Amino acid sequence: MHRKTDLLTIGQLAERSGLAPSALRFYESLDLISSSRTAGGRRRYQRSTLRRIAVVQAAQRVGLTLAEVGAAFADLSSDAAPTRREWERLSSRWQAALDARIEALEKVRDELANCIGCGCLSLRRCSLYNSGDRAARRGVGPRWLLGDDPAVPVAPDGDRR
Amino acid sequence: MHRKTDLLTIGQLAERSGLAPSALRFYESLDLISSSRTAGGRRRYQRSTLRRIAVVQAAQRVGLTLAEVGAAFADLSSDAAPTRREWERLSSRWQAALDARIEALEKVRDELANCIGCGCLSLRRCSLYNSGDRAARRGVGPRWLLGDDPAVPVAPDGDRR
DNA sequence: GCTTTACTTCAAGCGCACTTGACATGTTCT
DNA sequence: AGAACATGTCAAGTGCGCTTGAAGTAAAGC
Repeated sequence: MHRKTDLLTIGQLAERSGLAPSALRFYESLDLISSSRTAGGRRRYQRSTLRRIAVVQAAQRVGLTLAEVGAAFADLSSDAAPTRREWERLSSRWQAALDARIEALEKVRDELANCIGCGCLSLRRCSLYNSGDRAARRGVGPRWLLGDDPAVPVAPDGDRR
Repeated sequence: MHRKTDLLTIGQLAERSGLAPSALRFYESLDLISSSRTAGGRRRYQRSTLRRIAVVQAAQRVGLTLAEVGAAFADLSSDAAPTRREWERLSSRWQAALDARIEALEKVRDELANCIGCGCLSLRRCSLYNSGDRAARRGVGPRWLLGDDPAVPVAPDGDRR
């Protein structure tokens, strides 16, 4: 056997994580993961990086951007995988976000359900319609400020520039 | 009184829909909405366009892309707002999508809950880790973001904006 | 030694949903 | 009539999460 070390090449990490090598390099450029290098400059990853990637993917499923994940990771002591305590902290925070998101979607679902039989064409009565009509958005700003959240009127001011 | 017609200018439609004029032009370029023009070339919208926009927004909250909304609209008879029957068809279809999405999120939530106390660091055992089931990964991106309103602090306070 | 194969960097591109800017023209108010 | 403002078009830019391509280098296999 030639298992020189426990370190993984980028190809191996790619295969085992399901991500493309380019994605892993990208993550590394965002400091979401880290690597050592061989004498020749090739990346070598610790096995714990797999776990780290799993955490990133969990966060993405929760709906976080990679930047947000990076911010969360910045608090972490280790540069590999979070300790149990850290992971508890992260995951419970993320769970709250997830709950909020689910709740928001459920609200949309209910509005939609309501709407199906509601004679929606009489505008005034329809909750979906009304929440849309008032959906004042922040005039400018990056996409990530745009919420899913239909019902919480964000800023009741019209458009401005 | 100067209510010449029932038609809305783009500014009025923008204000009432909460979308920027540029977004309305963009939607029009995608054939999601339509307008007539004045002699001088300015857009005039029917009031039903508001309803149409509400439908678009509902679809977006469900998680559809504008292209998908456009495809759904292509089946519609009217170019203004859908008839009741059409709306029933659309919305019930969308509701199924929404249900699926909620279910997926609930699964993540449960995994996360499971994970919080699970000694997650022993990889093999962790459902989150193992469900690297990256199946539903169609170029998703940040479309399914959190709400605007960070009632739930997702990222540690280094909040930018 | 020599050929593959896997990797390196850097820059640019993509898809989505828009926004921004430049510049021209219509519409309204006085 | 003239100022003020709303709107028109078109091209390019933005943010996110990557991918793709070009050009070069390292490591593995024979």
